[in-house]
Parts: sequence; C-alpha cells; structure tokens
Amino acid sequence: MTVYTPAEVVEETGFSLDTLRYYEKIGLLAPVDRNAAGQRRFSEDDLGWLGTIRCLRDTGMPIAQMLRFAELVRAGDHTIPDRIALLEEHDIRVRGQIDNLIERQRYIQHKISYYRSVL
Amino acid sequence: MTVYTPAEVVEETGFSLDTLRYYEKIGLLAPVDRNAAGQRRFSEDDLGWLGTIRCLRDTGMPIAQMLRFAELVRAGDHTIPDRIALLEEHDIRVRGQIDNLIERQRYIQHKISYYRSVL
DNA sequence: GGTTGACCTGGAGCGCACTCCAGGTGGAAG
DNA sequence: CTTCCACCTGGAGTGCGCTCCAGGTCAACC
Repeated sequence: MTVYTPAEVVEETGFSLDTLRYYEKIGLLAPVDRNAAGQRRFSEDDLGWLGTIRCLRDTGMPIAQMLRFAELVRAGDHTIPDRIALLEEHDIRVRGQIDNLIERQRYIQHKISYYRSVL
Repeated sequence: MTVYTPAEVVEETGFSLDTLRYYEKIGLLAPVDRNAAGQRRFSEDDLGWLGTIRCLRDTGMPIAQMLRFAELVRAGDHTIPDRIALLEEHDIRVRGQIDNLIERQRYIQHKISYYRSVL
C-alpha cells in the first residue's frame, strides 16, 4: 500500500499540483485520500488513472468527455461496453488526427522544398 | 484577376467570416482589397495564403508564430532562409506530435482489448 | 423603389483548461 | 524551539483563439 505525496505525483505524472487539485475538484479524479493533516496521499490506483487521463488528454479528448469516462469507470463493471464504445470513438478521432497531421506535414515539406529550390 | 467575396472565402477555406476579419485585424492576413462599398474582395493570393494558414494552424502552430512567418513573407525573398528554418522547426514538432499520437493510440487500443477480454 | 440579406466596424464576451493568489496549517530538519 | 517548506482552501485571474453583438451601410433582386 504505497502512497505518494503531491510532490511525487507531480514528478511522476507531469501534471502540476494545481492541475491535480483542479482535476479532483471537478471530479475527474475521485476524492484523494488524506493524512491526518488533510494533505493528499495518492494511491497506486490514482497514479494509474492519472496515466489514463494523460493519454486521453494528450490525444485531445475534452475534459467533459474524460469526465463521462470517469463516471463510467466509477459506476462499475456493467459499464464496460460503454467504455469500449467511448474509447473506440476516440480511437477513430485519433486516427483522423494522425492522418490529418501526416497530410499537412506533406504540405509543409513541399513548401520547404520549394523554398530550397528558389535559393 | 478573379476576386472572391467573403462568403466564397468562408466556403472555400472553412474559416468563419469573423475569423477572417480577426486574422486581418491582427495582421496575419495583409489588408484585403475592398470594393467601392468597403466590402472585402479576396484575391487568389489571399486564398493561397489562407491555405498555408490553415495548414499551420491545423498542425498546432500558435498564432504568434504564424504572425512571425507572415512578417517574413512580407519582408521579401531575402527572408527565405529564415522561413525554411521556421518551417523545419515546425516540421520537427509535427513529427513529434504524430509519434506521440501513435504511441498514445497504442495505449488506447490496449485498453480496448483489455476491456474486451473481461467481457 | 422596397425589402432582404450580405457585409461593415469597434468592442465586449466566451469557453477551455488551467494558473495564481492570499491567507493559513502542519510537519520535519537542525 | 524555530524556521522553513510543503501543503491546504476558495476564489479570482489568465491566455488563447476566436465568436457575438449593436448599430449601421450597400447592393441586388423582384
């Protein structure tokens, strides 16, 4: 039952302390355990969940949708089909982002070649 | 010398009219020609530039940097090396974005497989 | 020539996702 | 024991990139 101090979580997840508090406040993170003094002590599970959050966030999922996902997770195993649906939809959007970026990158590279050719 | 009305430009570029006006206001778009009534009449060149803007914007370039690029373009051909440098830097960031998305996508897909396996 | 609708301007407002601040408590190192 | 630093809360503020609005002008079609 390892626990992590706020500073450790900041270090490991790359989220700022303010962001962690913000995520807890809006319910993206379930209420975090506290020590006697009221300071946060994050669990292994919290760390794992924050890893998921980072992944979804970095792939452009809006907070509102992460919140829906968080609620599904908290609601229990019967929501697994819904979670799959949500992640699959997101996966499609991520694929779209990647394809779009690759196409735009081609344009940028053409532009660079063009500039090189007129030097 | 074809010219385009605001509505046509909205249609072709996908930018809203407000966004076009905003881009002109901040100087991302050079002052657009007007007809006698003061209404905008966009040139072929404006359309081309808007295509570049769309590409840079969709690959996550901040407006401040697009502005620097716009200034280089307006400053004349002697800035071409600087433009190449700017686009190459951006290209590297785009590659980073793509790599990151691909990696995150793997995580999402693992998560989906996991959920499928426990159904 | 009337009406509709595209367009104009300057400026305020918005949504997102944080980020910062004031004012305070608790714990740990020397 | 004191000093310092991590941490706490509620709430205000920020930055980005638009987006909307009021109040008005033109123009084009019937």
